[in-house]
Amino acid sequence: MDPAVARYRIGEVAERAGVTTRTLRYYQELGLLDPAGQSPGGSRRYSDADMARLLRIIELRDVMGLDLDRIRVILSAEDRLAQLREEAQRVIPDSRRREIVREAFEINQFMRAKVQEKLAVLQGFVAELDGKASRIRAIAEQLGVDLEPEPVSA
Amino acid sequence: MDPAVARYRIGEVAERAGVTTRTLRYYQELGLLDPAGQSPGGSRRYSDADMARLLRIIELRDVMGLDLDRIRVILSAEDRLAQLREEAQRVIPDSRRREIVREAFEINQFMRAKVQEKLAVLQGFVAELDGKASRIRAIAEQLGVDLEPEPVSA
DNA sequence: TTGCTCCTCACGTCACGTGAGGTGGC
DNA sequence: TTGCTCCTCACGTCACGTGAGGTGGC
Repeated sequence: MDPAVARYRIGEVAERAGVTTRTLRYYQELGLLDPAGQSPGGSRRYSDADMARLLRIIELRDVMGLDLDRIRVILSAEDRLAQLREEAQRVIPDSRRREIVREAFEINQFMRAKVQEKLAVLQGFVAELDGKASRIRAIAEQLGVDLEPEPVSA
Repeated sequence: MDPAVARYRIGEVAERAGVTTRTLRYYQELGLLDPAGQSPGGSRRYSDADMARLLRIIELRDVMGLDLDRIRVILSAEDRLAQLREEAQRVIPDSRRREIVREAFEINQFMRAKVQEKLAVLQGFVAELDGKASRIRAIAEQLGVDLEPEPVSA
């Protein structure tokens, strides 16, 4: 239940995330994702927090199309913000806190703009595909071809 | 005005599409995009049809996240369908025509499903980002930080 | 003890990036 | 003739893929 307990083996984590073990070892090599622990024999053990971080990396990679270096920057900004929330460290000077918050906000706005852009492109894409589909159906009818039952309304 | 006239130089095409000339030469090497002509001196000349094809390749690459081999398959299916529309070649037997139409429809449905998936993920992403943004704003207010004017409602 | 999973090299691949060194066209 | 753009190698890079050969854990 503790998200910091290192309980998962690399193969299990890889399968759940839809990547290979090679990818996990590569992310560790880059310092993007260090497994929380290891077995006595030296094999990697991942925690729930590691799993969540991996899914975040994959999301940023696949959905946002970012390279691993940019992902590293975003993750470390998020890490710093998360630390701010765990109020414990009042040691941080206010000027630094303000900087962290501003950075987090900037990244957030940047990402939102990019996602909106992608959404617009994809919506255009759907419309284009639907137009094509109906043209294909017209040709199919002429040829007497029976296509799939009906268009699935999503 | 003829879309088949080879009038653009590689640098012009690259800039308009937002890629490098290296990318264009690479696509030619793969047989994905052959320039319609060349200058007497041997430099590449691209037509409007080439330009459209390039934009299509980039769209499939960036928006759909497909590799160049899958893109080749999709483009050749689209090429075959376009040929069907130029009714000229009645030489093609009806069985072949039916096959082409079915293939085009299958690709269309596959792509539509993938795009819908991506749309759903991106919409979730926007919601997530907005949630984060409001949490960041709360912290900013506590710290007396002045962030950007206001959230842009899209 | 037998599988299955894990480990570390290390070379291969895809989609280009990035010069080096040289030629073409308004 | 002078820039600017184009050309062809060819090696480099990023994000892994894919064995080779060996060790660990229920």
